[in-house]
Amino acid sequence: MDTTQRTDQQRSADRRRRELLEAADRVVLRDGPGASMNAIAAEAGITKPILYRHFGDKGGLYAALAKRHTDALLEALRAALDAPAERRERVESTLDTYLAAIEARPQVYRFLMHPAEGGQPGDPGFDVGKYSAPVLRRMGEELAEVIEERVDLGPGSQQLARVWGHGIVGMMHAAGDWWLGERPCSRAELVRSLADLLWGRLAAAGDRVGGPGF
Amino acid sequence: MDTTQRTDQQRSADRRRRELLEAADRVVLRDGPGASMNAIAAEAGITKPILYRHFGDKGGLYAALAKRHTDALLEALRAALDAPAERRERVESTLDTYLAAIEARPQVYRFLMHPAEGGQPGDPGFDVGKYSAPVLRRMGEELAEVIEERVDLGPGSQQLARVWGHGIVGMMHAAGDWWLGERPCSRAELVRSLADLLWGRLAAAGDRVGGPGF
DNA sequence: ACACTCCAGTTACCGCAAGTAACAGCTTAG
DNA sequence: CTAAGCTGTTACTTGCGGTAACTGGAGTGT
Repeated sequence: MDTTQRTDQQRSADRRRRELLEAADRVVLRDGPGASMNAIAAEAGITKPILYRHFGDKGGLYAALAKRHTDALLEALRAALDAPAERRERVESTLDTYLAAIEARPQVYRFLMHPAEGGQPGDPGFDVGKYSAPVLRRMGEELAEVIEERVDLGPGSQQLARVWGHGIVGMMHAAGDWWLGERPCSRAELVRSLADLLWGRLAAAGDRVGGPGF
Repeated sequence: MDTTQRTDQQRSADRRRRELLEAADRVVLRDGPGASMNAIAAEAGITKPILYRHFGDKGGLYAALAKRHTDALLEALRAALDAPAERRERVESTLDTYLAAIEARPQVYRFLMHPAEGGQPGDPGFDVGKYSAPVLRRMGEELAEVIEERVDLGPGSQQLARVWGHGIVGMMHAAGDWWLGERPCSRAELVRSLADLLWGRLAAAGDRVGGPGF
């Protein structure tokens, strides 16, 4: 008896929560990450305290929002990562998936990674520093697991895989961030360049001779 | 006439500026990056408006502070990068320099990269998103220059070097960040692992057979 | 039918930090 | 002696995050 009631209530609460998140999403994507709680509440057609009842504080709202997008991204990445293909191909397709995602929805990306970018001066925006790191961490751990699971690294493989997981994710992230800002080349070229880096082309390349200053 | 006067004034203004930056540094390192302008002013023995006269706004103060540390770090990295040694050795020593720096002064590091970490909830902290990216960008560009200058990459070398510069910096940064948080291994091991990654060990490793689920 | 309890929702407020205006003293030039 | 031009102050505004306390309506027990 109470259970069904509670379920009903919880259902409606969950629906509400989803609506609120979607409203927040819209506002954040429109106004940039500096969107105020008031603005988000207004977009949802309600007022601040309700947001606080649902999400505790601004961090909670942000975390929920970030989780949505992060989960979606991670799912896409997992698909590319787990494909039954040669390793280089998997690596390239994972890189490409990530870059395609940030290319397709740069607003979302900037919100997740560089939250305080669109606001007016003095606009603190979300305390995203606390949440953007977890996004990258999750990706790094995930990648580490896949590496450890599928690549034979000999002794100490677990630690090595984790280092590599986080390192590769960071490489992808930083290169993608730079690329998104400057667009110096096509996505495919970027993917190839990064894969080449991971494939040891740096080690294989020769020293340059007769450079300037020598 | 006016010039000498101006020079004098500018000199004293510069000294003042440096004092203020040092005070800000102390406060930020003590109270975390959520330090308020009031607190910084108090530490410097003055009041807010003076800070604003010198730095315009909080972002200006932060930028100046970040520049100090970034310049110092970049100088150290340049030394390692320009050393007359084998490439692998240079890479390892650069990685180690960076990691040693963030290990020695994690507060500074966290301030530069994850500013909103130490504050109370609701404490907006510096809008560091706007400044931490430039730090990494500068490192990436710098590294790209060195790569382009010293490594023979064939056609398209300039773009490739830039991709790699930003990618490697991102790898270093993300791995360092994770490592600083969890300390899963010694610095030397981390350096070795990352260098191994850059040296193509990922490509060279064999597929793992008989993993779980297969 | 009536009181009682929930609960979404509201208004009105607090605290606090960024940033600014207006004023006060000191030093120096004319 | 006065007029700039400093550095420094106090006291304020604005705007955000967050909360307390009230309001109105939907279901429920008697």
